Amino acid sequence: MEYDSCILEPFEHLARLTAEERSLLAALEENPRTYPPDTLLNGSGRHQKSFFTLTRGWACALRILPDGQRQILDIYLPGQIMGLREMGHTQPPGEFLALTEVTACPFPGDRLQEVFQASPRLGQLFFRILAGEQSMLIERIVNIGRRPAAGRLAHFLIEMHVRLKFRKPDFELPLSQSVIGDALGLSSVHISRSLGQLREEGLVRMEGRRVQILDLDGLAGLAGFSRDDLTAGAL
Amino acid sequence: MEYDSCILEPFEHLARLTAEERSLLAALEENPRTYPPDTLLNGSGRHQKSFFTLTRGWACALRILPDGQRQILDIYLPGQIMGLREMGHTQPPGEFLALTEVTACPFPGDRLQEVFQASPRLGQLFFRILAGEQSMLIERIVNIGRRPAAGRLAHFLIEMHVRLKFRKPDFELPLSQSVIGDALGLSSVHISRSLGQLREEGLVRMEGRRVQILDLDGLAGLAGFSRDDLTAGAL
DNA sequence: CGCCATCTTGAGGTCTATCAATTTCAGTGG
DNA sequence: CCACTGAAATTGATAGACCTCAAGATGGCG
Repeated sequence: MEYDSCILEPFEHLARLTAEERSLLAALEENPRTYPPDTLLNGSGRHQKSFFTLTRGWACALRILPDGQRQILDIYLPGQIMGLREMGHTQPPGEFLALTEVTACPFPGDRLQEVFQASPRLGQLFFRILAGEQSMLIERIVNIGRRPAAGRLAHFLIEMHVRLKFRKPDFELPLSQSVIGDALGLSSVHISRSLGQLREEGLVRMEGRRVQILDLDGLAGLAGFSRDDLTAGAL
Repeated sequence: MEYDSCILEPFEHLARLTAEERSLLAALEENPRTYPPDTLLNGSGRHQKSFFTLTRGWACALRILPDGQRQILDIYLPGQIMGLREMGHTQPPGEFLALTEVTACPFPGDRLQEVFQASPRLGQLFFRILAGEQSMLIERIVNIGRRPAAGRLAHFLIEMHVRLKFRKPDFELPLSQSVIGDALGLSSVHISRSLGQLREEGLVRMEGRRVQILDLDGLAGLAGFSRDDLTAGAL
């Protein structure tokens, strides 16, 4: 269980950091806590708005509608900061749910302000990271708004594949079909059917929670973009 | 036709600006151009990535899928900056479409970098503005993912009403039903039917492109949030 | 007055949700 | 080692939401 500074990774990916910048960022993950799967993360009890850096496991932001439906807004992987978009907003804090066992480090919003003060350049990097997240949200809107179920799934699988850095054609996807459905605006039953369809067409293979991509181009075609778009759009 | 510094407004709304900060921002809208309705805005011909400040009229960001479908990603009102999320990204620039006749000021991405350098505090404000936009995108994902057509429309009308600052219960909405459909992931035909439904239920009245909200609470109920959520979530 | 885009309305078909029954599978205790 | 359990996944049947196609109605504008 290494709690190595995951948070640095996305920043290092954008620019070379000074020692001071690193320690500023590292300070954000000095309070690791472990949460079991299916837990709502709220900042150490008090109702004050709280942010989290995620250092291990999968989590998501979600919204629950009055009629009980869920919409998952965002899926977080280690290294991401949860709550960035609430900076300087008085709105009710978003809800975060641990999808697996998770290690996350809560910190108060003021801390971010301090970082911004101390290092304007880090502020710029935060801006770019937020902009990157926004691009992902845009993709998700296109996906949910204009693609049929199979296409949505194809797009979702590819997005996950890309976000996991193309490691290998197969990867662990610790998400129930119900969670995937709530992320894509579909019912869990229909996820099952659509996955079956992708399997029949020989595009993916799934055993348990492992996904194996057999035909990336086929998936991309279903999702409605070319292989070029893939390499361009990293996290 | 006053091209008054619309861009300052959202910033002034967040913090008191110094004279220097104002002139930095104002420099972003020193190159006004007029575009007729239905024009694609691309930065003065060259393929270089370009941003725009919008000073008059309505515009949107959109994506066109390989099969010809459109998804409108964002609707811009005067004072907004178009393209913020592309900062520091190498992706293909987004497409912007003038929905009415429009006055917009293109400027190169480097200019933003300069602003960030010159005033870290402005950088923070940009960050908060981007965070606010992200909140709107989140709402849109919930809307498209989990609400039936009538609810989506209700939500959309309320969002517009709020963004137009609650001026009056009626306002100008210079959008064709086809545009609304492409923003909500619905067909234009279904927009027509759903609007008819809202009318029959006495929630709104529409003549031409004027919208009159007759029952805000009723609309909010359909959209699935309470009146409280309304006052909280401003632009 | 006539033209064109936009909106409306109808009919039929497709996609997805819902409900419910069954199967799978990992975890648990006998 | 095997039966028991509960969550998750699969499968079938039906209903509902939305789309598409196509034919009128409406309304601004030349």
